[in-house]
Amino acid sequence: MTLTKKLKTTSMQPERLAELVEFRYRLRCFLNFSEMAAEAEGISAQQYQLLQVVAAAPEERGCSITYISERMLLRHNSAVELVDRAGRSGLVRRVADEEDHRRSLVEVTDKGNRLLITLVDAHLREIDAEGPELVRALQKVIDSCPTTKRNGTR
Amino acid sequence: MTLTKKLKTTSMQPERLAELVEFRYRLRCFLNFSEMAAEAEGISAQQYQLLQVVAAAPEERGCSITYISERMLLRHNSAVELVDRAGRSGLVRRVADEEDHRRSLVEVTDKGNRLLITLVDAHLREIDAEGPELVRALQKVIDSCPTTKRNGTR
DNA sequence: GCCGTGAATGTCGTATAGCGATATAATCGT
DNA sequence: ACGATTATATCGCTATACGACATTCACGGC
Repeated sequence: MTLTKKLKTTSMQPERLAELVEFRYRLRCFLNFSEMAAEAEGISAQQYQLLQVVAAAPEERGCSITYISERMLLRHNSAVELVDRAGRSGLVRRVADEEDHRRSLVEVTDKGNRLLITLVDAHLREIDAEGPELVRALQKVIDSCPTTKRNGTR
Repeated sequence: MTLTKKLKTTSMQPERLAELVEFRYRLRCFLNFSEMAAEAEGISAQQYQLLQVVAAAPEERGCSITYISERMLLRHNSAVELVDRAGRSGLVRRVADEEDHRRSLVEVTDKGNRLLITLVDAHLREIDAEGPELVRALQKVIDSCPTTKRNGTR
């Protein structure tokens, strides 16, 4: 047995690792599906996410670049560029915010809305099919975590 | 009410969308944590995934490039490049497969193993903390999918 | 009402990672 | 022995995120 394997078996619980790997694999499969589904409609996965975020943004405040960057965990300039690209593809459009001239609000176009509907539908079907396995894999990881908290709440 | 909004409310169920968005946001947070945790140890998220996959590979067959590309859903050449970079960072090493001279097997180095242990631990703690919310968000999407299958299994 | 501070967006150059196309080497079946 | 297939590697390209910087605007103290 090599030194590496000895370290592996002594310092790390192989089952925890296996559970994590399984979870990440399922996650990857889902993200891969999302990527493929989006590209089948001619857009990137990020653009699909953008459509989701903009369409689901709170009605009253409107959807600003900053809001997008927060919800997508991007730097604001990356959000700007994402909106630029999505705008060039006709998925969204910028409109000036009348109340705050620093902000530019983002709206989903009809084309973007059509694509969004199609993709949301495809994702719902995928999650319906593969979601339970993903839940199971994640739950397995959670269950084997010996938290002090869980003793009290159960 | 604009045409866009009318389309939105008629063709798409806003609640489904909100559930999907919530799920993706939680997912994003987890992936972001993973990214940050890995980079705090000086490696990329993909390199951490690589360490996981290699360490969890079946003992007998060894860990080939093809195996890595399958488990990480990458093209084989991307796997080659990932292993190259990880090798340059001293996380893994290539060893020749004695039985099949086309294959080159990948092993985790001691350094890689140490980082892996640290990161697995960090991820377990994160999943322990945030996992339940992720499960809840995903379950919500699943539950609102009207599958024919679910009627029978419940 | 003016001005300084900070917020919101935009621009530009850079770095990275994945991919397609292509190349090379080794195995396998017949 | 050799054609087909498998496994890995190389190269050029592209897309996208980021840091650093720039610009425009809002707001509060005076």
